[in-house]
Amino acid sequence: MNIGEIAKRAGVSRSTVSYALSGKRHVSPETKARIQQVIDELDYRPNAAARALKEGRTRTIGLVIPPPVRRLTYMQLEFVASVLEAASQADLDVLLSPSGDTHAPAFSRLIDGRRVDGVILMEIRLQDPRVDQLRKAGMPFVTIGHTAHPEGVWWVDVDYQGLVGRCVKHLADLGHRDVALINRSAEMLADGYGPGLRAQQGFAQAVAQYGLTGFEYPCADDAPAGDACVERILNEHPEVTAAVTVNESALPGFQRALQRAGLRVPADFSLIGVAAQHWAEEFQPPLTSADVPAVQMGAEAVQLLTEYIADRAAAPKHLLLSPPISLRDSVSRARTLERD
Amino acid sequence: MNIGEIAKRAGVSRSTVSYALSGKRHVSPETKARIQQVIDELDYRPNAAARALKEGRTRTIGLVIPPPVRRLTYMQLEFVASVLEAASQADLDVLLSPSGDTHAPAFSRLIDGRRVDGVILMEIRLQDPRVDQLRKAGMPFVTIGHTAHPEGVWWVDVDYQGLVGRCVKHLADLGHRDVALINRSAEMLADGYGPGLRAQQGFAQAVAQYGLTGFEYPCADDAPAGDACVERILNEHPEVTAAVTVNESALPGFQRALQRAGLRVPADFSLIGVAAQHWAEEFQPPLTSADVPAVQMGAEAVQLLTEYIADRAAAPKHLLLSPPISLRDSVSRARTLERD
DNA sequence: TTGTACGCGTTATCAG
DNA sequence: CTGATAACGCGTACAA
Repeated sequence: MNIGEIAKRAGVSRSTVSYALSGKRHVSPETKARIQQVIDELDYRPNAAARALKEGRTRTIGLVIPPPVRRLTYMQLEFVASVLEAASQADLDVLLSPSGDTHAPAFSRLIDGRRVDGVILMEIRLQDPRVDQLRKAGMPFVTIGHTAHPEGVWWVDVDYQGLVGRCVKHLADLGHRDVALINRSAEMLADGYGPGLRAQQGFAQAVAQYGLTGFEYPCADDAPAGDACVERILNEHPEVTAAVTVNESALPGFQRALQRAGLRVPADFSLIGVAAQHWAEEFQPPLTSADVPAVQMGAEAVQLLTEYIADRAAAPKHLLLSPPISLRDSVSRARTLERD
Repeated sequence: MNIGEIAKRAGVSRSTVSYALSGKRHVSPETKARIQQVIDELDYRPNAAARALKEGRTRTIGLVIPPPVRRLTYMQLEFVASVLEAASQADLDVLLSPSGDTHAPAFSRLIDGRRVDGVILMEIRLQDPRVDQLRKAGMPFVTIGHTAHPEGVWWVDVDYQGLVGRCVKHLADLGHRDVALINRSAEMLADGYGPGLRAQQGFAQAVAQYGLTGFEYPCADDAPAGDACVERILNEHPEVTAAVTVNESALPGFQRALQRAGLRVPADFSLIGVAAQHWAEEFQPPLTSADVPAVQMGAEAVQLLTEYIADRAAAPKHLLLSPPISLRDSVSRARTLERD
């Protein structure tokens, strides 16, 4: 079912059909109606490939997600969902592409084959070769997270450094002196994963600023790792009375380990962090946390990318989100009595 | 960077470049090498739209996921991941499209705009309008789950009916007399969601066959619902000693509710079900369950779709998977003593 | 309102 | 047997 067929049946030329659809030139109401009727009858829709070829754009954006997908955190899943939602609203399709060494061909297809008009890149590293590849290919892109040199790049990020700092401050205000940071995995940190490294910095700075003693614990993104991590903290530093976590996927594990150790939250141990609202509310007791606005981030990323695609010469825009800390029930004053 | 540019720089014609790349005709090694050199230099890749237009296929498949995406179960997430993986291996791209009323335009674009060569449809209903739309458009598709009339349709599914039956049998063998089925949500069942309805049937049949008393409980896909559901079971039917669950997302809630009620698994209450391996192993104690082979399903779905696309006249194939029940630690003999 | 050139890769056909 | 020419797929937009 192509435009020629529609034109023939409506008794007009192909260009008239095209104009009737796009509205870029006036077409008499009668012919327009006749055309529309034929179109409805045959369920005609312009061939995406032909249109893309002519217009030079695909009306599709690429979303590059971290591998392996099945370890996507809830936050990331929410983000993917909101990108899908926002793209759909803007009549854009989304080509989902896993990143990673084994998927390099897929990434190159996306970029060099011009299958998409722009790309949203998740889980960026401080040094990221994909950024260079995208730049070189002249493909518009927005990164989630920012590289070590974010100038000239469009990005959206969460201010992990500031948020972790505020979490530490909150604990300090409540009298905690020995606190732990439960970070993302050691591998990710070694790999130059921004949020992890910035959480590290924010923690170190705040601990120093408020005169606390801080211990950092990297932790893999799953419940068993969270369990083991809390176990280690309690063993190695029993003086720790509170922890800041940026690892939402490990939360169920914390719960188990604390429970097993007979520690109640928050009476015996306070927990605060950065997490998707869902996880924070699911935790028992509900977790005091800065709720990462994943849904907003997805929408903003699509918005930024759309702007960039529309005007490639536009000045890069950034967005550093710093959601407020929602006070729930997982933090209390330190057990000062027991320490005197 | 188009093929003409490459041809010019290599001093040959466009067709020679094309033949050198596709290998559909012999090209002398020297010219081939020269062409390859220019290509490498400029990172040339054929424009996907032009190729799609000419070849009549996009080398892209559509994956239609259930909305809202953020409620994707772990099983579904695993499935998406494996589709991505399998497609990537077959040099296919994946266009992710949310289904649902608000996303109808996106679905139509996919189908009528011929943006994809074929579609994988997740979370199919017994009566599903999308299946009709795909059929009418002549678009190859594979469904995950099967409709009430699955003849002539390509599909991959898990034998929920048989699996639930086997779970019940296992409980019956261990002396349980009063058992519950924790199903998916009432809305999904009302909507004609196949797995839920087939679980229902399998449960009813098996309960009758083994002379047990069965109670069915629909339950939304999240932890709080699971918590509430167990609460209800214990209240309304304290005689129940075991439950079969097909609702993995509610598992964490079961755990909480059972714990709160002071019931230990499996000593006081047995739990068995159908779930992703990940959830089964994460449960405490590890859940005896039929592990849904989501990864295999994704690979099979892509394989089937590829076959279908390659030969549209081929006889439809189906795959009804029936994974074995993995014995873990959540089931024990019924507490017969207390009942006498 | 219509005719037509264009975007770009593929392949049938023709020339060497 | 190698290389070049040209038509084609389909929607868009300029010129007529």
